[in-house]
Amino acid sequence: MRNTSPANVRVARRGTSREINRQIALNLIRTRQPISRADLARLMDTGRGAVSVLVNDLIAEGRVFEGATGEAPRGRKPKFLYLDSRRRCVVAIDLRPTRSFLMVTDIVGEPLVGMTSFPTERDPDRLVVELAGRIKDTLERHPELGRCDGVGVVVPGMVDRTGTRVLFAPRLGWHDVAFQEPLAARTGLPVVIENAGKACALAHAWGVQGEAAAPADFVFLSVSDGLGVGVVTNGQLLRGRHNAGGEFGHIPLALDGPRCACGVEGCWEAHVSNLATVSRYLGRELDSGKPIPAEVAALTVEDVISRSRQGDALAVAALRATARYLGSGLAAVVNAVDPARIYVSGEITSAWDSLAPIVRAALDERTLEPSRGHAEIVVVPAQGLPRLRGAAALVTTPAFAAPVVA
Amino acid sequence: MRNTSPANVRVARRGTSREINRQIALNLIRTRQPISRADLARLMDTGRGAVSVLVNDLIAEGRVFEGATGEAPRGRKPKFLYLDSRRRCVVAIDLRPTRSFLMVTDIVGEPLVGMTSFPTERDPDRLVVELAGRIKDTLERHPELGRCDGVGVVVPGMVDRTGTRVLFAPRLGWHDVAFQEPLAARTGLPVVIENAGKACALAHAWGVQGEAAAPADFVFLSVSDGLGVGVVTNGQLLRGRHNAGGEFGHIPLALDGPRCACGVEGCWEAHVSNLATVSRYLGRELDSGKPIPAEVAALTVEDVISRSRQGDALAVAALRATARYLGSGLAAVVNAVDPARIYVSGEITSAWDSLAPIVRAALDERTLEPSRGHAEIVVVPAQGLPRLRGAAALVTTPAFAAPVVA
DNA sequence: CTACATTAGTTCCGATAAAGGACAAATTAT
DNA sequence: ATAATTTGTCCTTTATCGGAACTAATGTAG
Repeated sequence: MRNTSPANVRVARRGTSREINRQIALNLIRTRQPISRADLARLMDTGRGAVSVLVNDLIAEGRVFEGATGEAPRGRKPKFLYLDSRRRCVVAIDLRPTRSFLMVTDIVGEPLVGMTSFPTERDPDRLVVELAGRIKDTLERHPELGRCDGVGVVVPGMVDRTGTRVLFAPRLGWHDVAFQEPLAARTGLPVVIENAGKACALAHAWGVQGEAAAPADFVFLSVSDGLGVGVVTNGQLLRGRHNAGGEFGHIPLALDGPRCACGVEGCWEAHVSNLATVSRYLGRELDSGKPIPAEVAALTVEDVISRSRQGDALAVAALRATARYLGSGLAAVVNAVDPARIYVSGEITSAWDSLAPIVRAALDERTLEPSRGHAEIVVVPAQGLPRLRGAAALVTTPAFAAPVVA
Repeated sequence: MRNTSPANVRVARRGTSREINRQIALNLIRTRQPISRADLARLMDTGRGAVSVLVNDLIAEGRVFEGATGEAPRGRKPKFLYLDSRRRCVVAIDLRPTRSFLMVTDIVGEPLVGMTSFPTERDPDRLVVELAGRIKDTLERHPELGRCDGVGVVVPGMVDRTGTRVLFAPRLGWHDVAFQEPLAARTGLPVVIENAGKACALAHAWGVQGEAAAPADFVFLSVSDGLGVGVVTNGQLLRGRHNAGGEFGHIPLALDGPRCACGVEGCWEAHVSNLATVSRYLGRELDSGKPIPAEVAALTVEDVISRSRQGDALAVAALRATARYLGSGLAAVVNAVDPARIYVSGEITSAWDSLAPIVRAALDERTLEPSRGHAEIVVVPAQGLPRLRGAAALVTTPAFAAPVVA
């Protein structure tokens, strides 16, 4: 149930119905392609005539094209419709504390140019110059990509509601940094930046072709250098007043726990990040105040996982502890937002077969009755490149959004 | 930004634009009454002709009526429009663990028949019989109230998404109790039940005349026998998969804290409820497993507050501790949903002048940077009867909801 | 091989609603 | 009294949905 916003009303104009139905048709083509006009009409529960007009409109705009003729058991064969993603692309960038990633995708997030990676330049000004250069290089080296619709950047930190400034990214050492405008100016392209967890949640909320559609209430967890969390409720991303909503990474798990990059102690992130797991394996306490010891930096979670597979008892214990903390923190998330599903991504998911029961047990221990045991946990494998797809989704989804009315 | 729901599309029909604009007009009349057609047209940024048609429609339906002629400095005087709340009423019921409250309001939640209260019958079957009797009595004794649009009931517990069953109400000892249907059958009226915190949040999201409109992201806190929490994000109530979302009352504050009615230890609710404050004042530990000691039951928070005013050091300390816990728990809420405003209601607000700084300090201590210090705390006085108004809102708001499209 | 059934897509007309201009009604200032 | 101003209604124009009729393409029964 939605209220009409008394301050900022959006009256339905003469063309509003058309606009609504055009976006519905476009989204049905996006999610069900290939599809015929007749099938669209059935899905939309309206006449074929009305749909034809909408589709021809979309074709004229270059958003959809008519492709192969389909097969039918009887009667005239349908002409299939496809989303027109030809000669258009999107640049996706995943900024991480030590290493960053760049990929070019089509408008539904499918990779067109394979991922490249490079060490992260932590000075914002120099980073903008480097990124602009890499984007320009990649696009020039692949003229077949066509027009670039924009650049999506995910960052490990909070971004303001207008999407122009990085408010706080402790792991990058950034503090109210203007990032969107400089990069847009240097590249001449539209640039969208967003917190990594929120971007991943957004991508899942919009559904990826072939995969099962995401429910209206879910949580996305990105366990890597930090802990990115994105929350979707009522089918919409939870942003809050300053776009800092859903930041469950910094809820307290233990008041006397390890020191977090954000400054306080005992945050969930400080218990479950890759760095936390590696530190725990090495028997060192994580303290973000000091630089990361070389010994810790040299080892990755993947190393810990492979050692645990080889029977290293310390590695097994470190991973199990992380799993238990993951579940305890998730309990707070489940009580707070009551999600139907929890997506988990990150390097640690490669050991999920052995960790899942531990996470589940810790989760169920502290969840309230109605949702206990009901939140399905789904692993998002790293091969799917969820963060880069999230970055691409930042650019591509606005064109598919439902018009704002009432 | 909203997605079109690929599974359950709502195509714009011929009458959809009209429906949208009719609800906009109705809501503007609700929030700005009295108002002329010409002013409506200006607010909606459309022609007076279009508005006239909508308004005449609403008048014909009996939703709006044309009242007094207004004053204007020059030109023809406008005919004022009002929401038609004549000869219609709503029954609002606030179920609490020990005592319950009943009131009759008009369709915007204004009291028509003063509040009555009675001890709470905890057996659901007998309670339904008693409530139905009281509702019937009240409506028969006041024939001037006219038609009753329905009964809204707020409960201290979780209600399922369909609004028919109380899933879990620890303080009532209820456990998956069918409540809506029996009461509807006995009264012959539409019945809506909802968690008290959610209902209060809903009422505020819809705005009360005269008061400042609520922001799109806010939290409502009802501190009484338990701790009711309602969360609104993007202007919509956070419900989650099982309508158990926003239940921050049971996030852990300390793993070894007092025992909560929900069964686990250290919940926020167990630190800040009225019972917790009274127990703390008496130096007893709260343990929900046992019945409430007579000594505790005899004393109310109001008593503790008045004793603190008289200089009772123990009372002051007990209240200050509650305030500090309130702030600590709020920090988790603020990090999770980043609200622009926090409404606080409950008996303890009568001592807010001295407690506010303590709450604020504890809150700011653990909130993340972008939202730190930015969440405004607003007290909702008990005289405003927020829970009963919430109950009334359950019945009245659906008629004002924006049509679902896309 | 032909007629018919079936399905896809197009075209056209009627109904409905917003957009906007013309106009009458009501009122105040000059 | 006259002009100016504002409200509210009416009517025409334009855009959209809804549905029927029509054309196109294809398979199947006789």
